[in-house]
Amino acid sequence: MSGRRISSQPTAANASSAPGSTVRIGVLASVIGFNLRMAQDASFRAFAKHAGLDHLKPGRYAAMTIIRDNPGIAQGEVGRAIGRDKSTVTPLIQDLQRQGFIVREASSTDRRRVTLRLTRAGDAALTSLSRRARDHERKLDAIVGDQKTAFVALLKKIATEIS
Amino acid sequence: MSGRRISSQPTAANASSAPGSTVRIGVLASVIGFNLRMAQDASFRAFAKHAGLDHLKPGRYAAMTIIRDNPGIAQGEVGRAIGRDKSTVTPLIQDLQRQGFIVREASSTDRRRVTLRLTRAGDAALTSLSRRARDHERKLDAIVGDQKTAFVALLKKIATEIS
DNA sequence: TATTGTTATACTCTATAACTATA
DNA sequence: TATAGTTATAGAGTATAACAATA
Repeated sequence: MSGRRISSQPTAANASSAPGSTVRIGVLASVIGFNLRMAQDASFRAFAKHAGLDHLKPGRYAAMTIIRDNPGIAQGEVGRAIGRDKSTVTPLIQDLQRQGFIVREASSTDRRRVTLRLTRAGDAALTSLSRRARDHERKLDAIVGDQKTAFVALLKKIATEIS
Repeated sequence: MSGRRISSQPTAANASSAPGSTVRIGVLASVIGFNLRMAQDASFRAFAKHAGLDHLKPGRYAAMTIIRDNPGIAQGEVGRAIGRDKSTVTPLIQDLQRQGFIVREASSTDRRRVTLRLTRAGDAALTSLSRRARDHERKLDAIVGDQKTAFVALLKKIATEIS
Protein backbone atom coordinates (compact mmCIF):
# COMPACT_ATOMS: atom_id res chain seq x y z
CA MET A 1 0.00 0.00 0.00
CA SER A 2 1.82 3.12 -1.15
CA GLY A 3 1.15 6.37 -2.88
CA ARG A 4 -0.95 9.23 -1.81
CA ARG A 5 -4.06 9.05 0.19
CA ILE A 6 -7.38 9.94 -1.35
CA SER A 7 -8.84 13.06 0.11
CA SER A 8 -11.24 15.80 -0.70
CA GLN A 9 -9.14 18.33 1.14
CA PRO A 10 -7.95 20.73 -1.50
CA THR A 11 -4.44 21.70 -0.54
CA ALA A 12 -3.46 25.23 -1.48
CA ALA A 13 -2.30 26.18 -4.93
CA ASN A 14 0.68 23.86 -4.95
CA ALA A 15 1.36 23.21 -8.56
CA SER A 16 2.63 19.74 -9.22
CA SER A 17 1.59 16.48 -7.71
CA ALA A 18 4.28 14.53 -5.89
CA PRO A 19 4.10 10.86 -4.97
CA GLY A 20 3.05 10.31 -1.39
CA SER A 21 1.03 13.48 -1.30
CA THR A 22 -2.73 13.61 -1.32
CA VAL A 23 -4.95 13.36 -4.37
CA ARG A 24 -7.24 16.31 -4.59
CA ILE A 25 -10.51 15.16 -6.01
CA GLY A 26 -11.53 18.80 -6.12
CA VAL A 27 -15.00 19.72 -7.25
CA LEU A 28 -15.81 16.03 -7.57
CA ALA A 29 -15.97 15.86 -3.79
CA SER A 30 -19.38 17.47 -3.62
CA VAL A 31 -20.81 16.27 -6.93
CA ILE A 32 -23.85 14.11 -6.30
CA GLY A 33 -23.36 12.09 -9.47
CA PHE A 34 -19.81 11.14 -8.60
CA ASN A 35 -20.61 10.19 -5.03
CA LEU A 36 -23.64 8.27 -6.13
CA ARG A 37 -21.44 6.20 -8.38
CA MET A 38 -18.78 5.58 -5.74
CA ALA A 39 -21.39 4.57 -3.15
CA GLN A 40 -23.26 2.26 -5.51
CA ASP A 41 -20.02 0.70 -6.67
CA ALA A 42 -18.78 0.06 -3.13
CA SER A 43 -22.13 -1.29 -2.03
CA PHE A 44 -22.39 -3.59 -5.02
CA ARG A 45 -18.91 -4.99 -4.56
CA ALA A 46 -19.42 -5.62 -0.89
CA PHE A 47 -22.66 -7.45 -1.61
CA ALA A 48 -21.11 -9.54 -4.36
CA LYS A 49 -18.16 -10.40 -2.17
CA HIS A 50 -20.21 -11.58 0.78
CA ALA A 51 -23.12 -13.12 -1.05
CA GLY A 52 -21.04 -15.88 -2.64
CA LEU A 53 -22.63 -15.39 -6.01
CA ASP A 54 -21.70 -18.75 -7.42
CA HIS A 55 -25.03 -19.50 -8.91
CA LEU A 56 -27.03 -16.42 -8.10
CA LYS A 57 -25.76 -13.11 -9.38
CA PRO A 58 -26.79 -9.81 -7.84
CA GLY A 59 -29.13 -8.70 -10.60
CA ARG A 60 -31.03 -11.95 -10.08
CA TYR A 61 -31.96 -11.03 -6.57
CA ALA A 62 -34.16 -8.11 -7.55
CA ALA A 63 -35.77 -10.10 -10.37
CA MET A 64 -36.53 -13.09 -8.17
CA THR A 65 -37.93 -10.93 -5.42
CA ILE A 66 -40.24 -9.25 -7.88
CA ILE A 67 -41.36 -12.58 -9.30
CA ARG A 68 -42.00 -13.95 -5.82
CA ASP A 69 -44.05 -10.89 -4.92
CA ASN A 70 -45.90 -10.90 -8.25
CA PRO A 71 -46.51 -14.50 -9.26
CA GLY A 72 -47.69 -14.67 -12.85
CA ILE A 73 -45.92 -11.47 -13.81
CA ALA A 74 -44.79 -11.17 -17.44
CA GLN A 75 -41.16 -10.80 -18.45
CA GLY A 76 -41.55 -7.33 -19.82
CA GLU A 77 -42.98 -6.16 -16.56
CA VAL A 78 -40.01 -7.45 -14.66
CA GLY A 79 -37.86 -5.46 -17.05
CA ARG A 80 -39.80 -2.29 -16.42
CA ALA A 81 -39.60 -2.78 -12.68
CA ILE A 82 -35.83 -3.06 -12.73
CA GLY A 83 -35.35 -0.59 -15.57
CA ARG A 84 -33.94 -2.97 -18.16
CA ASP A 85 -34.75 -3.66 -21.77
CA LYS A 86 -36.65 -6.84 -22.63
CA SER A 87 -33.62 -8.11 -24.54
CA THR A 88 -31.68 -7.87 -21.29
CA VAL A 89 -34.36 -9.68 -19.35
CA THR A 90 -34.66 -12.66 -21.68
CA PRO A 91 -31.25 -14.25 -20.92
CA LEU A 92 -31.59 -13.41 -17.25
CA ILE A 93 -34.89 -15.28 -17.09
CA GLN A 94 -33.55 -18.16 -19.14
CA ASP A 95 -30.71 -18.44 -16.71
CA LEU A 96 -33.05 -18.61 -13.74
CA GLN A 97 -35.07 -21.24 -15.51
CA ARG A 98 -31.99 -23.29 -16.36
CA GLN A 99 -31.20 -23.33 -12.66
CA GLY A 100 -34.68 -24.51 -11.87
CA PHE A 101 -35.61 -21.42 -9.90
CA ILE A 102 -38.58 -20.31 -11.96
CA VAL A 103 -41.20 -21.78 -14.26
CA ARG A 104 -42.38 -20.06 -17.38
CA GLU A 105 -45.87 -20.50 -18.71
CA ALA A 106 -47.66 -18.98 -21.67
CA SER A 107 -50.54 -16.83 -20.57
CA SER A 108 -53.86 -18.37 -21.48
CA THR A 109 -55.46 -15.03 -22.21
CA ASP A 110 -52.59 -13.50 -24.22
CA ARG A 111 -50.35 -16.08 -25.75
CA ARG A 112 -47.57 -13.59 -26.37
CA ARG A 113 -47.00 -13.21 -22.67
CA VAL A 114 -44.73 -15.50 -20.71
CA THR A 115 -45.80 -15.58 -17.10
CA LEU A 116 -43.33 -16.33 -14.37
CA ARG A 117 -43.37 -17.83 -10.93
CA LEU A 118 -40.82 -19.19 -8.52
CA THR A 119 -40.39 -22.92 -8.05
CA ARG A 120 -39.97 -24.29 -4.57
CA ALA A 121 -36.23 -24.44 -5.24
CA GLY A 122 -36.34 -20.84 -6.38
CA ASP A 123 -38.10 -19.81 -3.25
CA ALA A 124 -35.52 -21.60 -1.14
CA ALA A 125 -32.66 -20.02 -3.09
CA LEU A 126 -34.23 -16.61 -2.70
CA THR A 127 -34.69 -17.15 1.00
CA SER A 128 -31.05 -18.05 1.38
CA LEU A 129 -29.97 -15.12 -0.73
CA SER A 130 -32.28 -12.85 1.19
CA ARG A 131 -30.51 -13.78 4.37
CA ARG A 132 -27.24 -12.56 2.94
CA ALA A 133 -28.89 -9.52 1.42
CA ARG A 134 -30.30 -8.73 4.84
CA ASP A 135 -26.82 -8.82 6.35
CA HIS A 136 -25.65 -6.41 3.71
CA GLU A 137 -28.62 -4.17 4.18
CA ARG A 138 -28.01 -4.18 7.91
CA LYS A 139 -24.54 -2.79 7.32
CA LEU A 140 -25.98 -0.10 5.10
CA ASP A 141 -28.60 0.68 7.73
CA ALA A 142 -25.88 1.03 10.33
CA ILE A 143 -24.02 3.48 8.11
CA VAL A 144 -27.06 5.52 7.22
CA GLY A 145 -28.59 5.43 10.67
CA ASP A 146 -31.76 7.29 11.49
CA GLN A 147 -31.68 9.20 8.21
CA LYS A 148 -32.67 6.13 6.23
CA THR A 149 -36.20 7.22 5.39
CA ALA A 150 -35.11 10.57 4.02
CA PHE A 151 -32.12 9.03 2.28
CA VAL A 152 -34.13 6.37 0.47
CA ALA A 153 -36.77 8.94 -0.43
CA LEU A 154 -34.10 11.05 -2.12
CA LEU A 155 -32.72 8.06 -4.02
CA LYS A 156 -36.20 7.24 -5.27
CA LYS A 157 -36.78 10.84 -6.20
CA ILE A 158 -33.58 10.89 -8.24
CA ALA A 159 -34.50 7.64 -9.97
CA THR A 160 -37.90 8.89 -11.00
CA GLU A 161 -37.33 12.59 -11.61
CA ILE A 162 -33.95 12.93 -13.25
CA SER A 163 -34.05 13.43 -16.98
CA MET B 1 -47.07 2.41 -22.97
CA SER B 2 -49.06 -0.40 -21.40
CA GLY B 3 -48.89 -2.79 -18.54
CA ARG B 4 -48.90 -2.18 -14.88
CA ARG B 5 -47.43 0.74 -13.12
CA ILE B 6 -44.46 0.32 -10.83
CA SER B 7 -45.32 0.85 -7.24
CA SER B 8 -44.12 0.00 -3.81
CA GLN B 9 -47.65 -0.34 -2.48
CA PRO B 10 -48.03 -3.96 -1.54
CA THR B 11 -51.60 -4.86 -2.26
CA ALA B 12 -53.15 -7.41 0.05
CA ALA B 13 -52.62 -11.12 -0.30
CA ASN B 14 -54.03 -11.30 -3.79
CA ALA B 15 -52.39 -14.30 -5.33
CA SER B 16 -51.77 -13.91 -9.00
CA SER B 17 -50.54 -11.00 -10.96
CA ALA B 18 -52.79 -9.75 -13.71
CA PRO B 19 -51.71 -7.57 -16.62
CA GLY B 20 -52.49 -3.93 -16.09
CA SER B 21 -52.25 -4.21 -12.35
CA THR B 22 -49.44 -2.82 -10.28
CA VAL B 23 -46.07 -4.45 -9.80
CA ARG B 24 -45.30 -4.85 -6.16
CA ILE B 25 -41.65 -4.35 -5.66
CA GLY B 26 -42.22 -5.38 -2.07
CA VAL B 27 -39.31 -5.34 0.33
CA LEU B 28 -37.13 -3.93 -2.42
CA ALA B 29 -38.89 -0.62 -1.97
CA SER B 30 -37.00 0.24 1.17
CA VAL B 31 -33.74 -1.54 0.44
CA ILE B 32 -30.93 0.97 0.26
CA GLY B 33 -28.86 -1.14 -2.13
CA PHE B 34 -31.67 -1.43 -4.65
CA ASN B 35 -32.54 2.24 -4.56
CA LEU B 36 -28.91 3.21 -4.77
CA ARG B 37 -28.64 1.21 -7.95
CA MET B 38 -31.79 2.65 -9.50
CA ALA B 39 -30.76 6.21 -8.67
CA GLN B 40 -27.21 5.81 -9.95
CA ASP B 41 -28.47 4.16 -13.10
CA ALA B 42 -31.00 6.88 -13.82
CA SER B 43 -28.51 9.64 -13.06
CA PHE B 44 -25.86 8.06 -15.26
CA ARG B 45 -28.19 7.61 -18.19
CA ALA B 46 -29.46 11.15 -17.98
CA PHE B 47 -25.92 12.48 -17.92
CA ALA B 48 -24.83 10.33 -20.85
CA LYS B 49 -27.88 11.35 -22.82
CA HIS B 50 -27.42 15.06 -22.35
CA ALA B 51 -23.64 15.23 -22.36
CA GLY B 52 -23.34 14.09 -25.98
CA LEU B 53 -20.60 11.63 -25.16
CA ASP B 54 -19.38 11.26 -28.71
CA HIS B 55 -15.75 11.56 -27.88
CA LEU B 56 -15.81 11.95 -24.14
CA LYS B 57 -17.38 9.15 -22.19
CA PRO B 58 -18.70 9.54 -18.65
CA GLY B 59 -15.85 7.80 -16.85
CA ARG B 60 -13.47 10.21 -18.54
CA TYR B 61 -14.93 13.19 -16.79
CA ALA B 62 -13.85 12.11 -13.32
CA ALA B 63 -10.40 11.09 -14.54
CA MET B 64 -9.79 14.36 -16.38
CA THR B 65 -10.98 16.42 -13.44
CA ILE B 66 -8.58 14.59 -11.17
CA ILE B 67 -5.71 15.06 -13.60
CA ARG B 68 -6.48 18.75 -13.94
CA ASP B 69 -6.53 19.15 -10.18
CA ASN B 70 -3.42 17.05 -9.68
CA PRO B 71 -1.02 17.76 -12.54
CA GLY B 72 1.77 15.22 -12.57
CA ILE B 73 -0.33 12.56 -10.91
CA ALA B 74 0.57 8.95 -11.75
CA GLN B 75 -1.83 6.57 -13.46
CA GLY B 76 -2.16 4.26 -10.53
CA GLU B 77 -3.19 7.12 -8.33
CA VAL B 78 -5.95 8.08 -10.70
CA GLY B 79 -7.13 4.50 -10.46
CA ARG B 80 -7.19 4.58 -6.70
CA ALA B 81 -9.07 7.86 -6.70
CA ILE B 82 -11.83 6.49 -8.90
CA GLY B 83 -11.68 2.99 -7.44
CA ARG B 84 -10.52 1.14 -10.54
CA ASP B 85 -7.76 -1.35 -11.22
CA LYS B 86 -4.65 -0.18 -13.07
CA SER B 87 -5.53 -2.48 -15.96
CA THR B 88 -8.77 -0.56 -16.29
CA VAL B 89 -7.02 2.79 -16.16
CA THR B 90 -4.46 2.03 -18.86
CA PRO B 91 -6.84 1.97 -21.83
CA LEU B 92 -8.79 4.90 -20.45
CA ILE B 93 -5.62 6.99 -20.29
CA GLN B 94 -4.48 5.81 -23.70
CA ASP B 95 -7.79 6.90 -25.07
CA LEU B 96 -7.47 10.37 -23.60
CA GLN B 97 -3.98 10.62 -25.02
CA ARG B 98 -5.10 9.48 -28.46
CA GLN B 99 -7.61 12.31 -28.40
CA GLY B 100 -4.89 14.74 -27.48
CA PHE B 101 -6.39 15.61 -24.11
CA ILE B 102 -3.48 14.61 -21.93
CA VAL B 103 0.29 14.20 -22.12
CA ARG B 104 2.12 11.36 -20.48
CA GLU B 105 5.65 11.73 -19.25
CA ALA B 106 7.95 9.34 -17.44
CA SER B 107 8.79 10.56 -13.97
CA SER B 108 12.42 11.64 -13.71
CA THR B 109 12.73 10.33 -10.18
CA ASP B 110 11.01 7.01 -10.70
CA ARG B 111 11.03 5.85 -14.25
CA ARG B 112 8.28 3.33 -13.67
CA ARG B 113 5.78 6.07 -13.06
CA VAL B 114 3.89 7.74 -15.88
CA THR B 115 2.87 11.24 -14.90
CA LEU B 116 -0.14 12.89 -16.43
CA ARG B 117 -1.29 16.39 -17.20
CA LEU B 118 -3.97 17.95 -19.35
CA THR B 119 -3.11 19.58 -22.64
CA ARG B 120 -4.70 22.86 -23.56
CA ALA B 121 -7.14 20.92 -25.71
CA GLY B 122 -7.86 18.65 -22.77
CA ASP B 123 -8.52 21.60 -20.55
CA ALA B 124 -10.89 23.05 -23.13
CA ALA B 125 -12.67 19.74 -23.54
CA LEU B 126 -13.00 19.39 -19.79
CA THR B 127 -14.36 22.90 -19.51
CA SER B 128 -16.97 22.16 -22.11
CA LEU B 129 -17.85 18.86 -20.49
CA SER B 130 -17.96 20.52 -17.10
CA ARG B 131 -20.58 22.89 -18.37
CA ARG B 132 -22.81 19.98 -19.25
CA ALA B 133 -21.95 18.20 -16.03
CA ARG B 134 -22.94 21.32 -14.17
CA ASP B 135 -26.34 21.31 -15.85
CA HIS B 136 -26.81 17.74 -14.79
CA GLU B 137 -25.64 18.46 -11.28
CA ARG B 138 -28.03 21.37 -11.11
CA LYS B 139 -30.91 19.02 -11.82
CA LEU B 140 -29.72 16.70 -9.10
CA ASP B 141 -29.39 19.63 -6.75
CA ALA B 142 -32.93 20.67 -7.50
CA ILE B 143 -34.16 17.17 -6.71
CA VAL B 144 -32.16 16.83 -3.53
CA GLY B 145 -32.73 20.36 -2.34
CA ASP B 146 -31.45 21.58 0.98
CA GLN B 147 -30.58 18.08 2.11
CA LYS B 148 -27.61 17.93 -0.23
CA THR B 149 -24.89 18.17 2.40
CA ALA B 150 -26.30 15.36 4.49
CA PHE B 151 -27.10 13.31 1.40
CA VAL B 152 -23.60 13.53 -0.04
CA ALA B 153 -22.12 12.84 3.38
CA LEU B 154 -24.09 9.60 3.54
CA LEU B 155 -23.00 8.57 0.05
CA LYS B 156 -19.37 9.16 0.99
CA LYS B 157 -19.85 7.26 4.20
CA ILE B 158 -21.25 4.29 2.32
CA ALA B 159 -18.39 4.39 -0.17
CA THR B 160 -15.74 4.37 2.52
CA GLU B 161 -17.30 2.26 5.26
CA ILE B 162 -19.15 -0.55 3.55
CA SER B 163 -17.31 -3.82 3.53
C1' DT C 1 -50.34 -1.78 -36.61
C1' DA C 2 -48.70 -2.61 -31.94
C1' DT C 3 -46.84 -5.63 -28.50
C1' DT C 4 -44.28 -9.77 -26.36
C1' DG C 5 -40.54 -12.14 -26.38
C1' DT C 6 -36.17 -14.06 -28.89
C1' DT C 7 -32.02 -13.76 -31.29
C1' DA C 8 -27.84 -11.92 -33.38
C1' DT C 9 -24.68 -8.78 -32.60
C1' DA C 10 -21.84 -5.39 -30.67
C1' DC C 11 -20.06 -2.34 -27.29
C1' DT C 12 -18.55 -0.80 -22.63
C1' DC C 13 -16.67 -1.65 -18.37
C1' DT C 14 -14.28 -4.36 -15.57
C1' DA C 15 -10.82 -7.59 -13.50
C1' DT C 16 -7.15 -11.47 -13.28
C1' DA C 17 -2.93 -13.06 -14.59
C1' DA C 18 1.26 -12.90 -16.84
C1' DC C 19 4.58 -9.85 -18.41
C1' DT C 20 8.42 -5.92 -18.68
C1' DA C 21 10.85 -2.41 -16.53
C1' DT C 22 12.23 -0.50 -12.89
C1' DA C 23 13.05 0.13 -7.76
C1' DT D 1 11.06 -8.82 -3.79
C1' DA D 2 7.85 -5.20 -4.67
C1' DT D 3 5.76 -1.74 -7.59
C1' DA D 4 4.11 0.83 -12.09
C1' DG D 5 2.28 0.08 -16.08
C1' DT D 6 0.91 -2.97 -20.30
C1' DT D 7 -1.23 -6.62 -22.58
C1' DA D 8 -4.11 -10.64 -23.45
C1' DT D 9 -8.10 -12.36 -22.32
C1' DA D 10 -12.49 -13.22 -20.49
C1' DG D 11 -16.80 -12.23 -18.35
C1' DA D 12 -20.89 -9.28 -16.84
C1' DG D 13 -24.23 -6.29 -18.39
C1' DT D 14 -26.34 -3.80 -21.53
C1' DA D 15 -28.79 -2.13 -25.81
C1' DT D 16 -30.33 -1.85 -30.93
C1' DA D 17 -32.34 -3.92 -34.62
C1' DA D 18 -34.60 -7.42 -37.01
C1' DC D 19 -37.66 -11.08 -36.38
C1' DA D 20 -41.84 -14.40 -35.30
C1' DA D 21 -46.00 -14.94 -33.06
C1' DT D 22 -49.89 -12.95 -31.47
C1' DA D 23 -53.11 -9.22 -30.45
